[in-house]
Amino acid sequence: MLTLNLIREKRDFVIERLKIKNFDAAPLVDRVLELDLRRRETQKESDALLAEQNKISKEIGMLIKSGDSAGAESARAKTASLKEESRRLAEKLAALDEELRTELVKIPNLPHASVNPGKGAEDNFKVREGGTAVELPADALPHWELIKKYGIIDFELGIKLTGAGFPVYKGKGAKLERALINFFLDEGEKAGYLEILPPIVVNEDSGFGTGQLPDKEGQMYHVTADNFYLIPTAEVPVTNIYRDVILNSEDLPVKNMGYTPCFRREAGSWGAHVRGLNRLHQFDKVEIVQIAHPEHSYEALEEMVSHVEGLVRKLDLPYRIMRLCGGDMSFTSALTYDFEVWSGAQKRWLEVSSVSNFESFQANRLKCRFREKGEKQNRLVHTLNGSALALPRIVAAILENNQTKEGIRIPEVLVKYTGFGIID
RNA sequence: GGAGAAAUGGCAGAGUGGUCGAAUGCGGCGGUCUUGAAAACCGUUGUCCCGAUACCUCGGGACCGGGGGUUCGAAUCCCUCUUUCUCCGCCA
Repeated sequence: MLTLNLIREKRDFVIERLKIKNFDAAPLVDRVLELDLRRRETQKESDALLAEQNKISKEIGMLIKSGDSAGAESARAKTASLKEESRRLAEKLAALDEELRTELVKIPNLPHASVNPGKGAEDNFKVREGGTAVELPADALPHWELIKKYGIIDFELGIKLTGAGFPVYKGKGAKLERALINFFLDEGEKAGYLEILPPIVVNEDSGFGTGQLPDKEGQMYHVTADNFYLIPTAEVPVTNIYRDVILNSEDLPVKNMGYTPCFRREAGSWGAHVRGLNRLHQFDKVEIVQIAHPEHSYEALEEMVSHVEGLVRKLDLPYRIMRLCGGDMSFTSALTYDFEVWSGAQKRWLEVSSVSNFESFQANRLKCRFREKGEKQNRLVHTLNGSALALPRIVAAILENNQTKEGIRIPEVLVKYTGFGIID
């Protein structure tokens, strides 16, 4: 959510910047400004009326104390019409407030100055690439065949237990999953992130805090009996820790990470290109989150990008880093880098991480602020997060790229976690 | 799941209808004293919204777990939800 101040002071700038995201903000922005104006006028009226009532009430108190019951009675009579009017104004104010907020949350975050215009994935800017190209024989198998061949991940069993998109990991498949999680967490700890093991169901407030609600409701599994939501990412609980929190500037940056299973309904987004592990309803992910000082958030973003780059390098996967264009960016992001790894048998790039700076957009919703030493005014923090990493596509790439006649070779760094060097 | 008690500022803890945004203590910040520090003493100390502004502040409004109600007036009374504690039941 953008701050009202920004929209008030820089209307044209906001509209101009959002064109980069292919978003025509003018009607919404003007609607917001109009509602804001009406809201402030209404509050002014309402406050004046309340002030008068407060004054009379105090007078009544004093009249009663001095024994002037007739005076008190006549003062009391004056309040009836005031009360009626201020009740009406309070309702109007609440309605305007709600409408204003409803419109305000529809405006996307402004893209950072470095973001290129563009329509979609084809316009993303390749920042750099790395790793060594894989050369597989012509009869190399895609991962959905490999997992059957070695009996390590069972989709049919998942369908029996739950439904499509809920695979069952078995034996070395389960161990590989666990190894990756531990590897990612250990690397994160070395980079200074505090491990958080949060609840994986959250309440409505948390859903609102990080922006999944009210719009992306259909993407989350909803536990209706208790009105909880299964988290689509650890970002939700880990970031909501700081909802309604005022930090001290010397506590910044806060660096947290969390491993959680993630649940996504992915309604209507299935097809041939999302076979096997490419898209799931439940998957594992380690997420890194930073709460940063506004003046240092882009340094934090670079730091996070190089952390994620270190992970794919250590796993020896060919990768590229893309800076998303305006049209491919999420609603909430100011700048996003996507990591893609090369999947040798599918012969395509798979997105495995998305690292973003949300600047104060998320913080404004969360009401997460910080206090600068010696300053009176609290300011909004900047929030950032990134996958480090999402497991299924990493598993897919490892299985495909490392297949040999003898079996699937486990990357060197993982062997101490798996306890075996080959899946055969 | 059943019965009872409770929820107040960063923390502890007063306050049961009227100058209460809230005593007091601790903590924090500033100062005096000191070579420095501690102690002592003095001062200060929440958040949000609206308005004014000579940018130092000033005025108004809201907030005592959340929501609703009674009243001229609510931290205080009533309803409701949530959470915590104690006892019972159940349980990994």
